[in-house]
Amino acid sequence: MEPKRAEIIAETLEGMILDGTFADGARLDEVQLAARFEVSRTPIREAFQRLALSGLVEQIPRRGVFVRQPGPVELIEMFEVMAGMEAICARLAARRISDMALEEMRAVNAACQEAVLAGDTDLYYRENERFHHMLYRQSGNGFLEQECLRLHRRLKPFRRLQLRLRGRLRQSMAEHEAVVDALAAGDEDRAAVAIHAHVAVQGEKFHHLMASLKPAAE
Amino acid sequence: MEPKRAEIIAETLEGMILDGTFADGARLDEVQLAARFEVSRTPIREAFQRLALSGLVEQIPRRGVFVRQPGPVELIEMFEVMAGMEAICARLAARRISDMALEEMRAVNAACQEAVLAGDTDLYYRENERFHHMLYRQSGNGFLEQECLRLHRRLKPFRRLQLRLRGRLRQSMAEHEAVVDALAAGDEDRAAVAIHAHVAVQGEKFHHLMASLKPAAE
DNA sequence: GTCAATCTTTTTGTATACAAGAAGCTCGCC
DNA sequence: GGCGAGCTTCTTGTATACAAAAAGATTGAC
Repeated sequence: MEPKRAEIIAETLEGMILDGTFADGARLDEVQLAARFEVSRTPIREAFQRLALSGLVEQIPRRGVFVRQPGPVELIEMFEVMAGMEAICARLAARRISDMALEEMRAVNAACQEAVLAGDTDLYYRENERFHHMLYRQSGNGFLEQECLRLHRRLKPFRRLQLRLRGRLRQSMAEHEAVVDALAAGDEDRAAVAIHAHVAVQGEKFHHLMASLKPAAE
Repeated sequence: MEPKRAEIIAETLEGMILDGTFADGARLDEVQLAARFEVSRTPIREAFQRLALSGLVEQIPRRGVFVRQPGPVELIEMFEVMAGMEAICARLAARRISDMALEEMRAVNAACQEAVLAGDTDLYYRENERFHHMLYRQSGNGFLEQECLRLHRRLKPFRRLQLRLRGRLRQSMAEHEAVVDALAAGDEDRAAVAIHAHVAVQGEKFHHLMASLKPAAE
C-alpha cells in the first residue's frame, strides 16, 4: 500500500462526483460506500474530508455529506477566477519565459493543431492541458502554479464537455497561438488579455451549452 | 457540541502553527496532542488532514505530520498571488461597486486613519482587514471572494508582523485611499495597479524584515 | 382525521483495539 | 573496532465498538 487507501478512495469518489455518477444534492452514505470499497468507515470519512475541503461535497454536521455541483453562476465565477489567475501567469511568464520554453510551447501547439486536423478530441484535450500547465510553470511562481493546477483540475469536467462544441477546437487553437506570440514579444498586457479571453470564453460557452440543454429544467 | 471537536482542534492547531508555537519542521505527535486536548486520536487525525489540505503541515505516509512554514521565497510568491487576486477583485469592483459600498469603504478608511493617529495597531489591523474583505465582496464574484479570504487568512500572521515597521501604517493608509479613488472613478486599471502594489509591497517588506532579523541563520 | 409528542431507528462523531510498517537498537560477524 | 542483519519498539493506518443526535414512525389526544 503505497498511497493510503483513503487517498485512493478520495480520488475515486472525486472522479465519480465529477463524471456525474452522483447527482447534485445526493447524500453519500458512509456504510454503503464502506461496503462498496470493502473498507471500514474510517478511510471513507477521511476521503469525505478531502472532498469537503476541495468543495466537491458539503459536510453538514450530524447530517452527512452531500455532493455539491456548482450551479451555472458559480461555474461562470470559477472560470472568471481561472481566467484571472492564468492572466497573472501570463504577465509573469511574459517577463521570465526562456526561448527554450517558448519553443516547447510552440511544439505543444503544433501537436494541438495535428489533433484538430485528425479530429482527435482526446489528444487535443491532453495537449491543451499541457499548454496550460506549461504556462503555469513559466510564471516562475511555484505557489501560483499549484493554485492554478488546483483550480484547473476542479474545472476539468466542465472544460471537457464544452470541447464538443462545433468549431471550438480550431478557435481555441488560434487563441493559444495569440498567447504564445504575445509571450514571445514579451508583451505582458497582450498575453494577459489573450489568455483571459481564452479561458473566460469557456465559462460563457459552457453557460450557453447548459442553457440549451436544459430548456426549462427546475 | 455545535462544531465538531475536530474543527475546534484544527483551528487551535492552525493558530498555534501560525503564531510560531511549533517550529518549522517540528513533528506533531498524535498521542501527545490527544492527551493535551483530552480527546482520542481520531479528532486529532481529522484536524491534521485539514491542516495538510491548507498546506500548513506536510503529511508523510507512515512517518507523521510536520509543520511546514513557508520560506522567504514561498512567502514572496504567496504575496504576489494575493496581489494578483486582489487586483482581479479591484478590476471587477471598479465596474460593479455601488455608491453605498464606496461610502462604506471610505468610512472604513477613516477608521483606519483614526487608528493610525491613535497609534492603535490592533484597531488598524482590524479595519485594514475589513477594507480588504469589502474589496473581495465588491468583486461581485462569490467564488473569488472565498478564494481571496482563504489566502488572506493564510497570510495573516505575516501581514501582522510587518505592520510594526515604522511608517508602514501611514503609507498603507495612503495606498488604500488611492484604491478607493480609482474605484470611485471606475478606473479599473488604476485600481488594479494600486491594490497590486499595496499588497505586493507587503511581501517585499516582509522579506526585508526577515533578512534583517536573521543576519546569518541557516 | 389531523396534529403533536414520544419512542425507535438510523447515522454520525468519538473512543478504543488491532495490525502493519518504519526507526532505533542490540548482537553478531568480519 | 566498524558494519550489518535481525529484533524491539514506537507510530501510523484501519477496523470495530460505543455514544449522542437527528430523522422517521407510531401512538395518543383533540
